[in-house]
Amino acid sequence: MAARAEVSQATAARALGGYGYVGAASRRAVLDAAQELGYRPNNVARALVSGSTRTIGLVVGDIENPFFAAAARGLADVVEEEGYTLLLANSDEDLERERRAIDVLRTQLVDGLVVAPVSGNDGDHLRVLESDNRPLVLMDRAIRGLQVDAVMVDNAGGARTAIEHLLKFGHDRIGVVSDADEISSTAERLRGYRKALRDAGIEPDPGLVSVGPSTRAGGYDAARVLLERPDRPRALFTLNNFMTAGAVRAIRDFGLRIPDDVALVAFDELEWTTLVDPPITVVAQPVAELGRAVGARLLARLRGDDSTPKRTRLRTELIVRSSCGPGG
Amino acid sequence: MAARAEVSQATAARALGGYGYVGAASRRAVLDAAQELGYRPNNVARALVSGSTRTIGLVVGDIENPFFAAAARGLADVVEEEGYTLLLANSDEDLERERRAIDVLRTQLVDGLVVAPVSGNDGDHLRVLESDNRPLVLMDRAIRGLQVDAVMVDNAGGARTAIEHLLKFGHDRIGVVSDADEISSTAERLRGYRKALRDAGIEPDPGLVSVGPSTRAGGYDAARVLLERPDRPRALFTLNNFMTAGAVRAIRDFGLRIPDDVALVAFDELEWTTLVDPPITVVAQPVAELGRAVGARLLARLRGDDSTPKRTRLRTELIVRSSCGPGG
DNA sequence: GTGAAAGCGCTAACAC
DNA sequence: GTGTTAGCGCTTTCAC
Repeated sequence: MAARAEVSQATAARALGGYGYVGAASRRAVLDAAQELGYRPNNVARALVSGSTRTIGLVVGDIENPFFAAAARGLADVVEEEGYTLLLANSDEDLERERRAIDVLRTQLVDGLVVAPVSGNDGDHLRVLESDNRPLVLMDRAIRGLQVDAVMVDNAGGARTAIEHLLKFGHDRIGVVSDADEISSTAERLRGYRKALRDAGIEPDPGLVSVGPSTRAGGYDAARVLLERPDRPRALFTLNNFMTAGAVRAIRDFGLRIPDDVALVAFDELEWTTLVDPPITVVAQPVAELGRAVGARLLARLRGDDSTPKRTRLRTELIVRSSCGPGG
Repeated sequence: MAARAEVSQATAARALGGYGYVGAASRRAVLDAAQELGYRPNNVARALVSGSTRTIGLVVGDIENPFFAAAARGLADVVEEEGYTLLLANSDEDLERERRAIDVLRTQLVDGLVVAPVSGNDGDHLRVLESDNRPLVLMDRAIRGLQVDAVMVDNAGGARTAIEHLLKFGHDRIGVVSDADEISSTAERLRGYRKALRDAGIEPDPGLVSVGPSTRAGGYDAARVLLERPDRPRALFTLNNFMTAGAVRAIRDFGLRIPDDVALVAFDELEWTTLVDPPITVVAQPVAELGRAVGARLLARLRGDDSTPKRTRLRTELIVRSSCGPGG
C-alpha cells in the first residue's frame, strides 16, 4: 500500500480514513504520499470490514417514466450529498423482476433500499429484508401490512379534487383510464374517485373503469374501450402520465375534441400538458420532493434513527387549465 | 457459514459459486442447506478477491432528461441480462461534478464505466481511467483525442437533413436554439447546420445561434433572444429536447404561430411532439438502441475483447410533420 | 500517537 | 471430488 512509502499501515489507514488518532506530521506525510501515488481507497475492502458500502439501492417500475426519473433525481441529489451512490434497478412493473432486483441489490450489500413496489398486496420479499437490518423505505406506493417508512402522495385526495372538478362541469359519468389496482397508488386514486362520486350521490359504474398496462399503448387501448362505448362517457380521468399521453392520442384518433366532446383531467403533471391545445387540467404531484423526502428518511435511518416507521403523505395540487370546458 | 451444516467450506463455495468440481451429492446438500438458512452470497467479499463487483457505473448529465433516461434503460436492460447492476450518477452537465462522480464510481470498483461527458475537450479525468484497466465507453458524446469506445448518433448528418428540410421551404435565415458547444454532440449538430447552409451557398450568421443551458428555461431564453430581434428569423432549429419545449413555449408567449410565423425543426423525438398542434418535425434518434449498443460494447470488453477502440454512429431519421409549412 | 496482528467472507491454488 | 491454506485491502482492538 501507498502508505509504506512513509509510515506504517495502520497510521496511513487512519490518516486516509480520517478516524482514530494520528499525529499532524504523519498525517501530512501520508496524505502527500497518497497524492503522489494517486492512491484510491478500495471501497470494496473497506465495505467488507466496515459493513457499509455507501450505496443505496433503488427499484422502480421504469426509470424511463418521467415520474420515476424525477423522483430518482431528487433521491440521488439528497443521498449523494452524504457520499452515497445510487444503485439502480428496473422492475418493469413485474413482481418477479422486482424480487430478482431486490435480491441482486441485497447481494451487493446496499446500505439502504428504496422500492416503489409493484404490488400493494404481495410484500413477502420485502418482509425478508427486515432481518437484513438495513433500512427500507417505500416510495410512492405502500404495501398492506408492511410496517416500514413510506413516502407517498395524497392519491385519494388528489383524485377526489379531480373528480369534484369534473362534477362541477356537470359530468356524472366519468370514465377512468387506469393501470392495475394492485399498484397501491392506483388503488388509492380509484378509491378517491369512487368516494367523490358517492359523496355527490352518484353510484360508481365499474364499467367506466378501463384498465391497461402503465404504458402509452396501455392508455391508448384503455381509452379506446371507453370511447367506443355507445354511451361514451363525456369525461375522462387518466391515472398516470404515460397513459395520459395514450388517451390524448386516442381521443384525437377518434376525431373527438377536448373539452367539447370529452373533458379530461390527468393525474401527474408533465411538461407537455401545458403545450398541447387545450392545455390539460392536471393533479400535480411534488415529484422531486417525493424523492428528496425519501432520501431524507433513509438518511435518518442510516444515522441510527430507530423510531417507529413513518408514513408521509405529500400534498397534490389541482392545476386548472382548459381541458374540462369553458373556464377550466 | 451455512456450508458447515453439511460439508467443507471450499466445497460449499464451489457449489454456490458454480465453479470447480463438485460431486452431485454434495452439491445438493449444500444447495439445500443454503436454501434453509436463507443464505445470501456476500458480493462484497466475493468482489474483494475476484476483482469484479458486477456493477457498471453510469454518469449522465441528468437522469431526468428523457434522452438519458431512455438510454439508461436500454443500457440497464442489456447489462442486467448478464448479471450486472447499474450504478448511477448525475453530473448535472458540470465538469467538476462529473469528475467527482467518476471518482466515486472508481472507488466503488465498478467493472466498467459509461460516461456521457460534459466536455468534448477536457478528458484528463477520463484518461486516468486507462490505468484502471477497466473498460470505458463514451455514450452519445466523444472527447477529442481520447481513443476509447464510443457510441454516438449521426449528429452532423441529422442536423444537415433538418436544415435542408427548412431550406426547401425557402428559409435562408435559420435561428438555432443551442446549448454549450463544448458538448460534443452539440458541436457536431452545429457543424452540420453550417455545412448545410454553406452547401446551399449561404454564409452562416453567428448571430443566429443562441446559446443557453440545456434546460427548458435555457431553451426559452435562447429562443426569446432570437424572437426579439428586429429581423426575427422565420425558422428555428432546436438542438435538444428540453430546449425544444422551452422554445415552443416562447413562440407561444410571443403570440407567434407555428409554422406561419416561425417554422420549427427539433433535434430529438419526444412523445409530446406529436401531441401538440401542429405536430413538430423532428430529427429522431434511436435512443434506446444507443443505450443497448453501449451495453453491448461494454459487455464485449468485459468478456475480454481487446481490439482497437470502436466509434459507432447510429443513424438519425427526419420525421416530417407539420411545423415547417404546408405539407411538412 | 503509532505499530502488530487479527479478521471481514469469500476465491484460488494446491495437496490429497 | 474435496479439504487446507493463503490471501484480497482494508479497519480495528490492543499493546507499546
